[in-house]
Amino acid sequence: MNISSASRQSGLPAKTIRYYEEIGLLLPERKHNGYRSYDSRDIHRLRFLQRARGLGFSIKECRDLLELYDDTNRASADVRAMAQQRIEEIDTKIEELRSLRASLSELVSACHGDDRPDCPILDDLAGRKQ
Amino acid sequence: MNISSASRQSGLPAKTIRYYEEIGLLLPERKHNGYRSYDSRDIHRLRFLQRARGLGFSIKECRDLLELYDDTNRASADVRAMAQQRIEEIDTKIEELRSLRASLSELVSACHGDDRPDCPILDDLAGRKQ
DNA sequence: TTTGACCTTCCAGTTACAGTAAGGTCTATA
DNA sequence: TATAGACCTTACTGTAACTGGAAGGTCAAA
Repeated sequence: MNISSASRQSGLPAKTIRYYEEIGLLLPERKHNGYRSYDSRDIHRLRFLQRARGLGFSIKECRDLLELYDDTNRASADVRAMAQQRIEEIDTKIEELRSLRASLSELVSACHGDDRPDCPILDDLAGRKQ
Repeated sequence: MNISSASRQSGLPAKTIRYYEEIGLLLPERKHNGYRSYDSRDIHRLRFLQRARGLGFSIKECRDLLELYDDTNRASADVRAMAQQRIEEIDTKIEELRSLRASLSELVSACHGDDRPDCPILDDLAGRKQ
């Protein structure tokens, strides 16, 4: 299977697939003409990567997950711990965004938003007292 | 004022301050010895940048905001619109993270998390049916 | 005078790709 | 058989917003 088929089947752009190969996440065979050739195992790995990346795991984490995936003796606790950690990172990020949103929202409601030149948002950004 | 004082007063690393200069966000004077010299106007701009970046505005947006800040004839509606847009982006991002979290949370609760090798999280990532 | 804290510029590295160029290969049709 | 067009290859550059490090100049105090 050529790279464009692999792309369709995995949902990853061909560019991304080549990149994943370059950084050693998979090693597809080559045909006589130099074209990459993907088998069903490769497609599985690519789908795996597509999903894991979609869930926000970094490339490094994906590498670790693939290693666990390849290791038939792994403990499921290891994987669970990584997922749990991701959840905590997400919670932190959500909290940061909420707080950010609150600040911006406050600024927006203080702003009359017309064509007068005075602007409480810029004033606040400049650190002036109100 | 030297760059290290400017750093302390603005809360930005010296490296970042030099970078902001390189991309044209401010142009401090130079002393006879080549050292950068920051006046209170520079410090204002740096604080402005520190806050705006902290609120998640991109460098490009910061550049626009600074332009509006410098323009005494601007309409406050312009600034308000930018802040409003930022809020919408934040809302979208929060929603994405929530959905992500839900998926991960589901996976974690399906996982027994002991030292057995079978792992529903990896199974799901690999796209197997349950 | 020398030490150590500053300062300078320049270059490379980071993350996870995307864009583009130059050129080889395959397949179907005229 | 020629050729058009779709597909493939590598290699290089660019992205955002910095961060780290090397090599070397400057300054103030002991």
